[in-house]
Amino acid sequence: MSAKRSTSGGEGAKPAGLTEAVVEGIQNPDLVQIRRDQICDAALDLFLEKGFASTTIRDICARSGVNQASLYDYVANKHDILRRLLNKLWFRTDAPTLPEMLAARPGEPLEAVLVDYLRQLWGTNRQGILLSYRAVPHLRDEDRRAMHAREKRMLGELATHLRRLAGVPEDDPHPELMANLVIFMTAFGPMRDWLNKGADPDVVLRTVAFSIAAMVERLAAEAGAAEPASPAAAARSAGAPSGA
Amino acid sequence: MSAKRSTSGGEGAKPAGLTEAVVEGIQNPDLVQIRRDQICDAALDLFLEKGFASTTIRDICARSGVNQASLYDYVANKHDILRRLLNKLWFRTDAPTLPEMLAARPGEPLEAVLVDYLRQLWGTNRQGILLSYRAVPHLRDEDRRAMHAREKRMLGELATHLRRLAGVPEDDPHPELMANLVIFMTAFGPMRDWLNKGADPDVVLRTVAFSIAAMVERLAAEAGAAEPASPAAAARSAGAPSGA
DNA sequence: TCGACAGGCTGACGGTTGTCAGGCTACAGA
DNA sequence: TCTGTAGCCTGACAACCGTCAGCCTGTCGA
Repeated sequence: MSAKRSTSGGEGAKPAGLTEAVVEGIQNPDLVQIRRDQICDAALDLFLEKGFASTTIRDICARSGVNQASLYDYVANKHDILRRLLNKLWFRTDAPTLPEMLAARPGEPLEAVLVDYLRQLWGTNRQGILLSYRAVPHLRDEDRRAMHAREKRMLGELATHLRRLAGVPEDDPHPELMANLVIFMTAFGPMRDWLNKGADPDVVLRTVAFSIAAMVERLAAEAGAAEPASPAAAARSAGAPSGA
Repeated sequence: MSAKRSTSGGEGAKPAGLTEAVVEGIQNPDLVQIRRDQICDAALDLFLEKGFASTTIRDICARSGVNQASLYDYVANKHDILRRLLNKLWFRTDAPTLPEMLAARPGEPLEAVLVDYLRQLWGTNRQGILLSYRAVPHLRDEDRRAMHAREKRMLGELATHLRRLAGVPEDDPHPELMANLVIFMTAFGPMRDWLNKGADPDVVLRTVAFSIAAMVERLAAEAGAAEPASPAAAARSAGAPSGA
């Protein structure tokens, strides 16, 4: 063929993920899938090990066994690899988000749902969590906006659930804040596991679920105790001595 | 002088921090200090903006106003800049750690101490927190070990406090786990503040203190309620349906 | 046996990186 | 005015980066 390898920034595949470049040149779709997986698997390990910027195409080729020139038959460039990884790991559609899981199991205790959610998340997607936190600074603006949009949407949904669970009024800002904190805490396991070495992973996960439930329960308790109830008020009445 | 610029990996200055390279060549110690601060200030902004690996010496020179060749009169290399930054921001001795603050204010409610701790930490050292989380993958093994050692020590001290506050027995592993979680949560403000845009920083901080206090209180409550009390037991009795 | 062709590979490109040798400037003391 | 010298800067280096044109190899139908 005349133009063996042609790359364009055309339409991506995923509905809500990052736009993957279209790379033409190899005909066999199965082969393309196999090689892309090879490349992405190797790249993921390396990105987490050395960071995105310090990982070179040569590193990825060495680990994946794909030739340096051939690599460009399967992915457009280094950023494209990162985008595909995030689409696979962070925009995954095969696992429910926390708000989705809460919506699907109404009435069940928060803690039980959390335990199942964390078991699924930490069991199958540790690397995705780490990547999503570490790779953001290296994304192109457009991609970063897409990730932030998804995060904001999920946060809003979770806040709605928490507001209902804690029974606080519509104008109380704490559910939003706490939703953010909860999502942050769901990254705890993968991000700090080197400090939990030797601990049973299931105990770690239950402790986080336990802690989140405790937070929400106390928010509910404060809301139930008449009007001046809020974390700020609680802190004040706890006797914080320092000035505002 | 014959050897105008000589660098050696000799003894560093800080007692417990990372070993800074000794760079000789400039005589005036005040000037050395001024230029080093210039360099480190510029580098910190850039490291947080673009990441360590993507920041070039030329970037740092452009922003700091220090000449590219002169820079090597004041710091040994790029890694040395990172080390000096971490010594200033993460191994700082001018501010108490959380366990130190708890030890200095015994009997005071956890939540009140947390509010003051977070106010000090998030008020003066946001960048230090971010840097310490993002820069670890780029550290030399020896430096990473030093950071991990400090983290482990602080974790142990905090776990002791939590164990006392919650009144759980010596062999219960939850205080260690929860100490790790608490330290993680003290990074929440700086790490997720783009999602709290518009929220009062003081409310954010109080909400985190409130949440941590709730966790510890519930741990205490479970411990007080006879023997089978533990987050794991609580989760089990909460009716988690999925298998172990 | 032979060509067509899909896919792999060699080797090289222009650009950027961290680093620094050695020349330059400005000023203090004689 | 001359000279020594502390600190600054020009210009360059070797190595490495992402990327790819164009050639090579192996396979398969005719």
